[in-house]
Amino acid sequence: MEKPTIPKGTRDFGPTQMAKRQYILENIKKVFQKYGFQPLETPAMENLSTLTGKYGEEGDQLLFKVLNSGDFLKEVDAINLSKKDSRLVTTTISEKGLRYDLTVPFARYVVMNRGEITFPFKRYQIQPVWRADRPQKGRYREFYQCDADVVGTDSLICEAEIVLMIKEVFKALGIGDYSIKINHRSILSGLAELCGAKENESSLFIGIDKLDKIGEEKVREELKSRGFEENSLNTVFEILNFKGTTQQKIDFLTSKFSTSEKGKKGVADFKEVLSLLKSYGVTEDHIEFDIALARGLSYYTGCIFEVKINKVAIGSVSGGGRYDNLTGNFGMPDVSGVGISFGVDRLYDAMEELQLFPKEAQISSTVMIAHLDEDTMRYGLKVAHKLRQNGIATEIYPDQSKLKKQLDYANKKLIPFVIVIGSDEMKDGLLTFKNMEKGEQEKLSLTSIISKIKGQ
RNA sequence: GUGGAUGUAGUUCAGUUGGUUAGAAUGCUAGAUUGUGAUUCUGGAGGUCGCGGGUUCGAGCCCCGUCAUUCACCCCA
Repeated sequence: MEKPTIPKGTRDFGPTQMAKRQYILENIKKVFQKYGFQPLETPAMENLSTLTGKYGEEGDQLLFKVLNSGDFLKEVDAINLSKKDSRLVTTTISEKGLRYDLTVPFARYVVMNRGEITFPFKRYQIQPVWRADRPQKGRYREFYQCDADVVGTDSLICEAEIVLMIKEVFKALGIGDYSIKINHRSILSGLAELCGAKENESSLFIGIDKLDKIGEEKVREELKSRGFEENSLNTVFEILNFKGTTQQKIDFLTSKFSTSEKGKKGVADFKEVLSLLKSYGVTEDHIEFDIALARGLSYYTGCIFEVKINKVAIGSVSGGGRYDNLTGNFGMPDVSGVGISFGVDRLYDAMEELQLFPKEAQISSTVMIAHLDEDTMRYGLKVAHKLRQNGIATEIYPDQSKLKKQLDYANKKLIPFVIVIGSDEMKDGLLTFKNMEKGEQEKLSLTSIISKIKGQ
């Protein structure tokens, strides 16, 4: 007999996990809606041509490709096939792939429906994405993203509202110790200009991104091996190592970027976002101007964000930024977009570790009805119906079993209240109402039980 | 794609230099208690030691292979 398994890096979500996941998703959804975002869903599969080339070379390798149906080898060039190099034949045998993120499918949707869409268009999307890398801690092959993006406006209000939404989501989830790291791609470009690495921006960014992980020494080594000069590296690290308040950082960069148009623009944008936040009447708590934040995805062009929960070793739980020309890939140039993505799975892991899930998020039914024989069970059905009519999540124990077993069941399902019905209760209509957490019970009429539960 | 670690009851793990019948905790189940769970006491079920081969009189333990899991690197939510 073969033991059943599921593919590497995928998971089942049982009832207890689902309760917690939905708690996270509901909260995020609520915030997105509050800021005027509308839902969108796109297919799990996209045409491979839609996906390839959007995530860099590495990204292409991480795409799950779907084999064509039918006799998929028929069309393959025999010579290419004999070379045993899969890259030569993939485009022939696979024309679909699983989505890698939600942003690219969104861009595709916008381009396809540009006639119908009213811009600026604000959409949120909560769906699984797939990546074919090796799973490890906080890293799965199938995971959910919760994206909110705005396309069709350059306004920095969008950036400011992203910060607001992050704050609201974390507040709703009870996560207090976190930082929203913000940087701007133009600031990084300015940095690249200063050290004469205009041509080699991306390797500089990738190196910088690793700074907090592997330290200055190793980043220097790596960049040197990629052809950077000692001198220019000194310039870079002089800036990256600057410590101070946000205002001090801004002043410092302003003086450094006196000759760099790009650098100036980045600093100006960032200043404007801060100023907008101030106008909302929101404090700068949790906001951290991090010059060393780079983020991998190559399509970002403006502000970039990343959110980390402190004291949990799990990488970033949220990230995003502005991309000026994503739809350009699909023949619709000059549309600016900006978005944020929450990683539910990582949020889940972090909240689990910090024990932040409230008990209420795990409750299934509010009341369970326990009974002692056929007659009381039938009486209980009526009670259950009444409770449900009053909007109270109710279940009745379906078998005739010992009271012990029934209570045991309620206890395991974390059902907070149990109504016990025996012959006495049936006679005088006063039901035994038991609070499972406190272990107390009292005899009450059904109407007072209902008002008591609703009063909670 | 590269490197390391680990595979023993449902779960988490012990298991001596290779030696007879592989243990514990927890969970499951029945009872102590014929109307009371989470605490207590007693009994019971539960294992092809991942799989295949090798060394040996003898392998859970040593060797080789394989599969799975996991951690790290690259990259990323």
